[in-house]
Amino acid sequence: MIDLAILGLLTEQELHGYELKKRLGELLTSRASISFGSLYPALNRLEKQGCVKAVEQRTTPPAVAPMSGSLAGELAAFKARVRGSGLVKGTGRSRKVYGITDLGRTRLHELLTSPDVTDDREFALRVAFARHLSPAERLELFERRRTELLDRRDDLRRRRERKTDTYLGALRERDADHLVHDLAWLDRLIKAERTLLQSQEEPTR
Amino acid sequence: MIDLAILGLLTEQELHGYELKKRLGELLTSRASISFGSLYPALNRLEKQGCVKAVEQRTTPPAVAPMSGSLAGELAAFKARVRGSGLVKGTGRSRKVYGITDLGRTRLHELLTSPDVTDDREFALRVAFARHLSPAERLELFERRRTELLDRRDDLRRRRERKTDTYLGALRERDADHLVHDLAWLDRLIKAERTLLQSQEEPTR
DNA sequence: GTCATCATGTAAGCCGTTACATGATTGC
DNA sequence: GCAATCATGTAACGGCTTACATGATGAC
Repeated sequence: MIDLAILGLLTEQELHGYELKKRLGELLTSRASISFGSLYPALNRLEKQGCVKAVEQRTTPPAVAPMSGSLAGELAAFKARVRGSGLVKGTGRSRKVYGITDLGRTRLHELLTSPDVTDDREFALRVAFARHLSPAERLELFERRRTELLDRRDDLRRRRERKTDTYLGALRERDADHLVHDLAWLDRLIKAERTLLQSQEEPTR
Repeated sequence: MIDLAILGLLTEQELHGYELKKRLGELLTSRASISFGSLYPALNRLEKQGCVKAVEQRTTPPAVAPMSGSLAGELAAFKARVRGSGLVKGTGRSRKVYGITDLGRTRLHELLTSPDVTDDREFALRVAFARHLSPAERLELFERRRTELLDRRDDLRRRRERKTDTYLGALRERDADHLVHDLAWLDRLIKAERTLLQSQEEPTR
């Protein structure tokens, strides 16, 4: 979970832990950000594994720098850049900027394509980083999810056949509704991916 | 979480651990049942707290006994009943049937009405056991949830204003859709509860 | 000079899981 | 007699949280 999120974000841009946490908060739904207490150990672990590495802080702005929201943040980042590498290598205590390695990219790809049954949150993360997959891989991801949702729908139907309490019934109704909409949403994604695949194949004829 | 589920189920009927686990599996969405490794310790803890107590196994069938699904299960239960209390108090190792206590009922009520922010799964459990609440308490539960969902919707809108990647965008679209439907569902529940409250008040005029 | 924010980390604990151990009963 | 199911538990571990500790920098 956390590895997927970290590697996904670092693929796009080098970041230090604190900033990473902010991005994580934006990425995940509604202030469900992860805590420092799990982020920093995870970063150290990933560094030991060789999936990420601490990079030199450049004096040049970090590539794209898409003016990421808060002005204050941008300003702080600029100033940090100015004081820059001297401090980092000097007194030691400052920000530690991480970048992804080739091994990390391989690992990310594994995490995105692993056929293991995943929970809803992990599926959401996979979709969030789906641009790092090929159309065919995305299609597989979506279709596996589709199968899973169909199973759940059948399961739910079986439950609803047995009579239940009013409120439990209302809950099941809501679940069924979510499932229907999720399936429709998935079907749209699948369709889009199929046309994308075809348009890729056609030019080679 | 687990306490809420256990106490909720035991309010309706005395059960032993193994059966409790099966019921839990039926209650929660799609085979997300909890494991024995957390169920049994939880039962022991609740017993120590005085929220549940091991009851004598009666030779009479346990009240309603709604022919709970599997024939095999029903048969086994019958036979267990026949050999009955002798074994339970004798060699010790057999089934341990738990019932809820007054303290347990109080605790359940606390768990159902506590104003602490709860996650989606706990909200679902609260709804599942909502029949143990008064109409006014249910209304409060639903309206607190409604506020929470409105917050999430605003949050989501703010996120969607900033341009995002296609797949992240699709994800947000899905989230927004779920929120809209959840809110409509909640509004139906709230409306139903309001009319129920009124119909309760009117006869006293 | 002190407060807020940025920044990194450790320690303790919670809540759950899987894997393991044990044993009774029943169907074949 | 042996496998399957019913039934209860313990031990180890996983992943995440909160609380705590530390320290730099910038704003006022």
